[in-house]
Amino acid sequence: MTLTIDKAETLLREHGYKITPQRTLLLQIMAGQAAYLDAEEIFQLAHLQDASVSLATVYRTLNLFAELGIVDHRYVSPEHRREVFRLSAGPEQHYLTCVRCGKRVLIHTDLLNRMAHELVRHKGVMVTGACACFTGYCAECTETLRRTGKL
Amino acid sequence: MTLTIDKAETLLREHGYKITPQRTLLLQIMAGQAAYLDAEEIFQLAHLQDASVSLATVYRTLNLFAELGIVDHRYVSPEHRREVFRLSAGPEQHYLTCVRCGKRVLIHTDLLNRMAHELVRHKGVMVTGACACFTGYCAECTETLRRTGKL
DNA sequence: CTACGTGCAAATCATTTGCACGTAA
DNA sequence: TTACGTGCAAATGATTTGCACGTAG
Repeated sequence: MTLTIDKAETLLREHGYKITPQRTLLLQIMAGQAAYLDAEEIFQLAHLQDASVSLATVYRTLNLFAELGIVDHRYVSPEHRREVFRLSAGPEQHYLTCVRCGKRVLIHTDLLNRMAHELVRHKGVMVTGACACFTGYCAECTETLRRTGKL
Repeated sequence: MTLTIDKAETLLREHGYKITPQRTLLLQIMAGQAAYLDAEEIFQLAHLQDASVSLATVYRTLNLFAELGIVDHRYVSPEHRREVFRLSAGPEQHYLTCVRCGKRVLIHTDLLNRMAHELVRHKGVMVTGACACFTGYCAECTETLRRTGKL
């Protein structure tokens, strides 16, 4: 289950950070969103509530949250242009970007967790975070290609 | 097995691209390297052979090679700062970056392939490329933490 | 009160691009 | 010959940072 706002604010206090309106606002925004959002998207949402919030603060706050484990941060698209964030410990999400239609397909699976476990067993390492991005064809495009004999 | 220089040059010709000294040089450099290298590293190696090669050409050439399938390109570190390249179809390689000592551990495994196959079966999609980066503790740091009771 | 947080604008860093010149075919 | 490739320097785009002001505790 996902982190609560209270839990997150406690974490901030425990580490000697202040609770500011900006930090609370970002927590509220993240709590209302299951999906990964990039800094710009989060900035836009924040801007709706409080036009004075700056993009720099959004970046600083997200980085702080990531350090404290309040948010997960990853790259989900193959271009790896923008980093994305969400409250920690939601269900695993990966994306496949379709090279034919450009669609981004959400993939729910615990495959990456299983992969991490295998690494632990075989290599003696400890995996604390992982990120995977897939490129390929979405189900519809795969079907179309198959039907038209292009596959 | 890895692409040969001849095969790569044939691909270039087939697509109407010219064989230039710069393109040949980059192919030679990539052929002598099993590991993923970033554009800057490739540029440095190229510079040793021919001081006139520019970084812009390295980028343009690597992007062209990627388009033609001559090279694989991915991000291997969790910071996703720089893209890395190698000749296509070498054995799968992933990296785990140790958050304690900073070491980058090479991981040989076909787990990502298996993951891709499961996705194909369960979702009807087609996976043509994948990228995974792991964060965690390397074997030594895991051992140390375990010994000192910090884990 | 004062150390920490913020907004703003400028800096950074990987990568891309416009342009005039060079060269493979 | 001539369209394509290159080097150079400037542009881009995401993210970070220096600084002076503002505010949580």
